[in-house]
Amino acid sequence: MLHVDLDQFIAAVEVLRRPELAGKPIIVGGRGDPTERAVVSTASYEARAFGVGSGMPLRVAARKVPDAVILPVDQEAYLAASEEVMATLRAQRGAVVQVLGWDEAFVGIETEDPEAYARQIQAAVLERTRLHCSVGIGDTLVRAKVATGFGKPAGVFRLTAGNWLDVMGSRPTRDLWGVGPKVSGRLAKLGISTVAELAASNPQVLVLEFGPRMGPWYAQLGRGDGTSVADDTPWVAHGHSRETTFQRDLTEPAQVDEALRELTARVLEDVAAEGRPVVGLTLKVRYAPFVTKTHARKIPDTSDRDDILARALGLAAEIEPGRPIRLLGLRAEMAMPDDARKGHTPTRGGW
DNA sequence: TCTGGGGTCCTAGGACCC
DNA sequence: TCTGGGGTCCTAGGACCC
Repeated sequence: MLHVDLDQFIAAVEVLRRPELAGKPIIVGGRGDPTERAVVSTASYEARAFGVGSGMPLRVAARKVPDAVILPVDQEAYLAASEEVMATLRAQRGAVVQVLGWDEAFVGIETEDPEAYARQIQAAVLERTRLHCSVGIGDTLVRAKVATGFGKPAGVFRLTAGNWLDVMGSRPTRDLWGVGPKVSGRLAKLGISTVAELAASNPQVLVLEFGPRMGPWYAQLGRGDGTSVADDTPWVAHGHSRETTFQRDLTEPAQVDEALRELTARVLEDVAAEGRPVVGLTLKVRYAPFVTKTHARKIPDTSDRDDILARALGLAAEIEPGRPIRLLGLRAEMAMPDDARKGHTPTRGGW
């Protein structure tokens, strides 16, 4: 099992079309204007050296790196580059490619010499796309994914049941894929701080804390165990959503309605491309500065745009009056085809 | 310093049914 | 007067990932 991850993907794509940027601190985010409300999508390694990372407010990032080149997000360019990369992976003999995002994928492969295969993939990707990638090798998806981090940049690293605890055992649980700040905090309260402690923990205790699915899942994560099969079943979206953050908070209901009409139109474009009816709507409202509320409604299957818009506006009637609104989001849940997989391993936005 | 935009899945609690 | 036990569906909220 291999996991392939492009190095500083977005920044690297920008350098490809502007070679003079090579070696400079590059920050990509929002519309490229550090005075606007936006966050960093990716920073080049040179910018990361100043402490800039994904998710950081653009304003803050710009202040940390006075000489930074700040660029707007260009999704089409990244998507095109991504498709080239994935096509290269799929062209490898015997490869089962499971895409995880723009810049990473699992590659299932039977081979006697995974290191050589990994180097071969790196060379193929570089030749076709001029992009560098790191490769993790593992006997499970989790171990391969975690291994990639040790290979960066442009390297190869291998994690198996044999060396998992040697390499990961003393590290904080936060370093695991799927353990964030909240869960690592709750684990710490149970006396579980390291990966080794999680691997050796009592499953019953975890079930009590995290529930019947997540409890066992975290215990397994600590051991690096899990499936070792890449799944290249074409991905079927459960829904589509659009969000927009206002540069100035909205206060008037008429402004909210107008914004919601726009959002609905954009969401429905994506939904129409899928050709499946809408079965639910969720309206997300962030009140300034940082309180998020959602209003969800199951609806009778429909593809009628006017009907959907009317229902979206109906949800907006639940917005608390008189509070400044910073963000609005609308998600349309779509009917799933009968053969779409469901109830698989919890991964939260991953595979 | 002040927090994007696109997703996925899990859990809790209430309503309702038999 | 005291009130089971199991199941499903729905909404809201949380957590995480890229």
